[in-house]
Amino acid sequence: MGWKSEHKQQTKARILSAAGQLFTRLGYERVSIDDVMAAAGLTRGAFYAHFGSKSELYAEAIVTAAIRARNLLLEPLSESPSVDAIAARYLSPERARDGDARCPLAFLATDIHQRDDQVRDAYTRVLKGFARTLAGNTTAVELSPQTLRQLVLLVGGLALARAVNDPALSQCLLDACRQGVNG
Amino acid sequence: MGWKSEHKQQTKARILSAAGQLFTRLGYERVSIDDVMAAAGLTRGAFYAHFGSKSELYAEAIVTAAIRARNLLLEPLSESPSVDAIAARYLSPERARDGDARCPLAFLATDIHQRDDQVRDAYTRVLKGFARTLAGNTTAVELSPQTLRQLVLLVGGLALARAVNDPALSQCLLDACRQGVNG
DNA sequence: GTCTATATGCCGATAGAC
DNA sequence: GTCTATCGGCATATAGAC
Repeated sequence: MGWKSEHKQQTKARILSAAGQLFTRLGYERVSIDDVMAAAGLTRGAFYAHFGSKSELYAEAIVTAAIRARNLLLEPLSESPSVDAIAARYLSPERARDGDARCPLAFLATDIHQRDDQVRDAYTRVLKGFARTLAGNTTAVELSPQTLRQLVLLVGGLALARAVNDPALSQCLLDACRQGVNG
Repeated sequence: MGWKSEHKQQTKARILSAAGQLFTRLGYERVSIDDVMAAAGLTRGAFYAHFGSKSELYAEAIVTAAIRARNLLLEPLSESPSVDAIAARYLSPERARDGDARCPLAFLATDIHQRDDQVRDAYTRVLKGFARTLAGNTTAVELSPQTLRQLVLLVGGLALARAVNDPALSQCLLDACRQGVNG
């Protein structure tokens, strides 16, 4: 079973990529399995050959979207980027509007509590990973209060800047949070 | 039209109260008009005598829930409470779990971007009101960066603490944000 | 204004042909 | 593995009796 299973993995990856972007942009309920499969160039019937349920897809898609967002975020930065450098990119105005590199941590934050443990576990793991990136990938097990505050200023700040219907306030929120991470 | 219209207003208030609590706890999509009307002791058919659509109900319910949460939050505090005092109550562990006084600003933050302008306007207005409370109800028109950071630490911190599936991390987030507001 | 009944549409999941 | 077709359920919104 050489190519066959490899081709299946590629198909699954295509579904996950489409799902990651759709879910991050629109949330769980506004995206149907039809939407995801159509975006992946397939039809609904093929879905259950790869995933057991929509919720299972969601959990995996969050991880996929987070990896993608993380790569796009850190790509132009140094190998051990400062929190300032991360914040400057993470809190840029394009991200609050519907930029290309949407962060599922910020855009799905309040959606997670409504889902099952599988989804919540995935989100929690990804959030911890981002916190460790902010902490400079130290080997320390504990996350410092300062790192957690920076995490909240980034993720929470981006989420609120996106929610708000007032561009000026949105910009002020991003600026204030960026400044707070630096200080 | 003395009592009649007054009785209608009371009925509408009962619907809004039920909707505010249900929406804040479960989000827009997981609450049906049936659920709201049943919680208000009515049936579905009566709904459209009071509201034009589910979205219109949502916008008004956010304001209702915010007023209720605000009253419960500030009730035992002094007339001009410090941000520290507000934060200590706002970021208490019961709120991150499903306490009684749920804050729609935190619990619905990422839900808002998917709705129409009516809803987003309501959310934005309520968020600005909370920011002004943090600023001590000054007459200043502008919100300072520090106030906005405190706002993000409170609302964003509570949202993330609720999302996460790890009680220890949840507690650390609340503590770190409370400490950050004070400092 | 409130009720019951219904029109209409969408979604998740399954069955069976190829 | 992927397709088409369909089951069963639930949602918003409307119509008409009282």
